[in-house]
Amino acid sequence: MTPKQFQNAALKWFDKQGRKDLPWQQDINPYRVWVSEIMLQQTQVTTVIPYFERFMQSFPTLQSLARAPQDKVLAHWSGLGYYARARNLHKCAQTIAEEHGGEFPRDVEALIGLSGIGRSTAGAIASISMGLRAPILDGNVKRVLARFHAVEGWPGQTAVANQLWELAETYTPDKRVNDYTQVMMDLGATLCTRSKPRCEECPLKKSCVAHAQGNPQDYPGKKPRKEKPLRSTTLLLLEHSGDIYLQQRPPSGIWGGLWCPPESDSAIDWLKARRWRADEIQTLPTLRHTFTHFHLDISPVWIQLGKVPARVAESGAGWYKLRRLNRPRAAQELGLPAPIVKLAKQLVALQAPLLAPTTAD
DNA sequence: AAGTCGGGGGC
DNA sequence: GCCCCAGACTT
Repeated sequence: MTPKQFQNAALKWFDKQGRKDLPWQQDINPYRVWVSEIMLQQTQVTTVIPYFERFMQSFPTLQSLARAPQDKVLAHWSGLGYYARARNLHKCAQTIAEEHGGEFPRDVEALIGLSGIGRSTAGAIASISMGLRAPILDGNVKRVLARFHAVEGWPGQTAVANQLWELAETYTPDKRVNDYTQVMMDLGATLCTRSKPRCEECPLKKSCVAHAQGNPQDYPGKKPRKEKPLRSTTLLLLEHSGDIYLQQRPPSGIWGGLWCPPESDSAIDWLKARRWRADEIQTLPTLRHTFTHFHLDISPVWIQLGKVPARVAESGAGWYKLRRLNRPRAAQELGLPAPIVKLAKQLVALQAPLLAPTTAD
């Protein structure tokens, strides 16, 4: 099958079966495509949709995003994960506003030079929103191409990735690159799925090597497994008359820039250092949260405070209504990590009888 | 080349 | 439970 035949078969299928109603496929422009591509990195479509809608409501243009405080941008990302994406997104918006006259550069290499935009995302922006001939190689395309040519090995290996990029480059057409890019992702997402691929419906099955072999599920090769180490931490849930104390985490690292209860090995020492007195200290059941590369056992300690001197907040910290954290949109308002939201829910349920009922809330 | 960065969906 | 997802960045 020549590249031309490959493209024609794929595009024909796109006209009949391709997805055309996703939110970022409406009112297409570089800004909307860019935001969607960043959100979609390592994140499934159904998860992204509500985030994308809210984000566009609040930041309808690149200029509005560039002018927004980082806190507000992070709050809109809360629950999506990989928060460096949000920080890079914000930084990128400011770079474009200040150094590119507010317009996306119409050039793949220049796009790659921007924060958070790599080779694949640059290709997606350039092809979908600008019509430039540029290949992409996301998880979907990797799977389709690896199966079509029975490319052995795990795409995390440089040699394998290079082969796949070469193929992606070969098949990318001069015309209708926007539809082509979209259809490659559609095929990977709807037919050429990781498990139970629907090969019979695929427009490429006649020349697909893995299909001929009868083992499409063996491609692409799997990532070599590694045991996840276990880490543990203690979170201090400091409560004072219905308020809980939260600190903003450092800008990089786990949950960078998000709000979280203080972390400390010793609640006693932490309180001593601030001369805060606890009325009651209670250890709560440990909960496990698993990240990509390690397990985290979180031991929450519930500390009811007596008098807090002037209720002073250090910089980058503050008191928040515990009940507020239990509201549906709390994470989006404050910028909280998902497990903290879960913890807060448990806490409110557990301590509800002890908290003074409020009339206004 | 390997490690760092989340959270959720599917099985 | 495990694996993966419209990956990029740092070490």
